[in-house]
Amino acid sequence: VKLPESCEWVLHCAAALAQLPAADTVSTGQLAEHFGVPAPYLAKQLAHLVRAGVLAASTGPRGGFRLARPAERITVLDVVEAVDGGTDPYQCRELRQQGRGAAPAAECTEPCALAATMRAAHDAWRASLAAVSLADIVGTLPAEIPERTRRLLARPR
Amino acid sequence: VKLPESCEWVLHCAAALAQLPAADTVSTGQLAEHFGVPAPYLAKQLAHLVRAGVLAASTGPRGGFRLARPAERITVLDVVEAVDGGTDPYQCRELRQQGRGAAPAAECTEPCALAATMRAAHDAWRASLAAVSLADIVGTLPAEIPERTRRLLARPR
DNA sequence: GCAGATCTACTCGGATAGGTGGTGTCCGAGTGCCTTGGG
DNA sequence: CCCAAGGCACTCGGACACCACCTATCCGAGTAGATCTGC
Repeated sequence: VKLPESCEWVLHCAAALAQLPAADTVSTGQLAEHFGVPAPYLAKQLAHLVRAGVLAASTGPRGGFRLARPAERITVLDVVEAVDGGTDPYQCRELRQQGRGAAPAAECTEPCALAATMRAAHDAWRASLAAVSLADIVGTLPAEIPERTRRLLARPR
Repeated sequence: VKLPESCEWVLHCAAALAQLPAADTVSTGQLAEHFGVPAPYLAKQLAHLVRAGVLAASTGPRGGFRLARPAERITVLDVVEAVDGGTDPYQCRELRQQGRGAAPAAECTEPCALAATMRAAHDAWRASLAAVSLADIVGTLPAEIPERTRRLLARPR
């Protein structure tokens, strides 16, 4: 079980966008400097979020990224699965039906008990993340943080 | 989020050992043939389980692996974390304190809200896996399965 | 027949190469803003 | 002074190398059991 490091980047980017007025757009370069991460790769990950429908992108001057929905309707799970792919980390390859000890198909009508257990755990993980929205995250921050974020990410001109 | 494929191997191996009399030992070669997986690499993973205290290994003829504790006291989480390392998949690198938008340390006395959310989800995942023991897994299998397992993994001689 | 030492064969454990996916970087296509010229 | 067309600078999106981790494999150290010999 291991999440890409870029997952943290996009989570913080999404949280930062949630602290701004909904219509504001921020470019990749601004976000990259704000967090001290390489800009081109960050752009790649943000593109994944756009494809997943979490962010919206605008081109041209004063273009950039903004949230595709109100922050209340974007969960942490949406962001994480957008960058990670959302596939179950445990892939059951029906090991019980392979090798010398292969069980006949007649005894495998029910899903593998191990796979079911792993699946249930993954569902619990997803439910835990789906219960927290970006608005909830912003709500827990002390008031100074969003204020500075708004000031630093305000577009020059 | 992605688990190694070998995780499934060791889970099935541990489940198979749980179906045998507690004192029986099974060698790597037998388990590898039983499941149709490469033997040397499987040995490496089983060694991880030994280091984690889940399995016990015996050398010499009629040596091999057996459960280190009764199956009721070994949870699926024990096996998964033994092979995976048990580190939190989300590593908070305090991104909020880096880059141009770095927050002063005085405002970072509380843990990052994102990290706390991810941590809570990971805890939910762990709790879900810790609630299922190997004995529970064996209990859900139809009676024919453990019977065949015992017959096929019985040691020649 | 029995005990002891030896010998063998089987076991695990760590050190060693190769492939796949995340990490980091670059350049091109597209678009909205600003400028500038004319009416 | 107002409007429209052109240029331009800035933006995202996809294609290209690099590195770490998982996968796969080998050989060596150690030990329990079986054997063989002597009493």
